[in-house]
Amino acid sequence: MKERLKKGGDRYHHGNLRDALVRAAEQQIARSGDIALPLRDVARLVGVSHAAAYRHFDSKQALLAEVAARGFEALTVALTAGAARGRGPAERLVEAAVGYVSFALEQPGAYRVMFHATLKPFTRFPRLAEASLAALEVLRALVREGLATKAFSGEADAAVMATWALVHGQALLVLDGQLSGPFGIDAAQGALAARTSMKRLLEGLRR
Amino acid sequence: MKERLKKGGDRYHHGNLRDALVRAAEQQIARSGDIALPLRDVARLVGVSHAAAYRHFDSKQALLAEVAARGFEALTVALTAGAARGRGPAERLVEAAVGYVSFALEQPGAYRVMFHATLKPFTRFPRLAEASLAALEVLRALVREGLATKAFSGEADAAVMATWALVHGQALLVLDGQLSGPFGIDAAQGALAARTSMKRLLEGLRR
DNA sequence: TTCAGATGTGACCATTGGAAACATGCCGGC
DNA sequence: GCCGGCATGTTTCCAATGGTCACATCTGAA
Repeated sequence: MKERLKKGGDRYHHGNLRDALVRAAEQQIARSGDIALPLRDVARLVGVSHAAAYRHFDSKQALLAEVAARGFEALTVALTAGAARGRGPAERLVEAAVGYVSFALEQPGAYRVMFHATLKPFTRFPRLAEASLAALEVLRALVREGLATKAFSGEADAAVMATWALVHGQALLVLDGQLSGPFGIDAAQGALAARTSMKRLLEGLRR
Repeated sequence: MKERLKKGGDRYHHGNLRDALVRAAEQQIARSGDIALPLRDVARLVGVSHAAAYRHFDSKQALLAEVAARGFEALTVALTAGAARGRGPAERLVEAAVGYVSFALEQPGAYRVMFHATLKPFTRFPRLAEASLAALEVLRALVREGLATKAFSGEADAAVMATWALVHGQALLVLDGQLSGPFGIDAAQGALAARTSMKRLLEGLRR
């Protein structure tokens, strides 16, 4: 007998606290633009005492690791969906790049946590490590596809790195507002700018 | 009568506390890889009570802003020095990119602070804003030079953004150890990888 | 020499992450 | 049906942190 939350409203047991905490944390970070969120605020948002969180996570870091892991899983989906929009290896890579940056701008809280240094070494969070590699693998596959069909040339690893660096950098510069002053690029135009940049890089990868 | 620190060793007045705090903070962040350094630790490193820091900085953020501002100034120097190593506009831009990533890897503490979201809006730290724009201006000038001499083509802003995104992303991925597992790239090879990536992007910018 | 301003100290405060002891409610075995 | 164990949540507590304040110490200029 689950799912009878409608009635009481204030129940002693939340029912789905782990999930609720992860989502609240993500939203808080998206708002503040900073990892340093008080765990107590997250708990309060969910309507629970801060100590309750420790029934579901060993530490605040573990909660953040969960946010990050889900983020990488969503990123994998976004990359795949993006690639599916493109026709031909080159266009598929470009659209995946656009999907990447769009994801970062749509879920900034998750994206910041995903690449936050304090969550390394990944070894402490196996699910996070796995999710991270899975996302990277999508990019790798797209590059391999391009190389196999002679759409690009050169070394695979180098192409993957260049692509990843470009989209990662573009996403973070937009997220941090670094491009809003000098270039007038905010979150709305970020993905568009990424397409332009990625097309240029792709020209270089072709030969 | 300054500069007589040799004698007493433990003096009530430090003599150059502001500067010492900035440098200690940078080193601590470089070690931990995280902005969240206890101000007390920094003060202890310098041999001073934590409250003393507030004689020189309004807040911990203001101290970090100073670290960041100095970082951007050093980055400007690194970019200029890098560009000077290149012959011709294209090579100059590549070498500036290498200089950029090298700087980030050599001064990781400063680099992390420089792009940390909590220091925005820049408006609160005018010196930081100015230093940041000065560094960007070096990149802009290099791109303009390339366009003027027909070494590259296309729109200037787009080329600057793509370049900046590439080096920023490459620097952060290496710093965060994201490339060490999948690609075996650590700080030592980071700049080399940046050269490879930048050359590829440049091929795309040429046409 | 003196004293006013600059610089450093120790005591204090509210907030934070985390641990511990206690409270509550859900579920399966009788 | 009921009852006891286990998961989940609360209250209370602690040490560390950023920050403030009153007080101590030093420095240099009048």
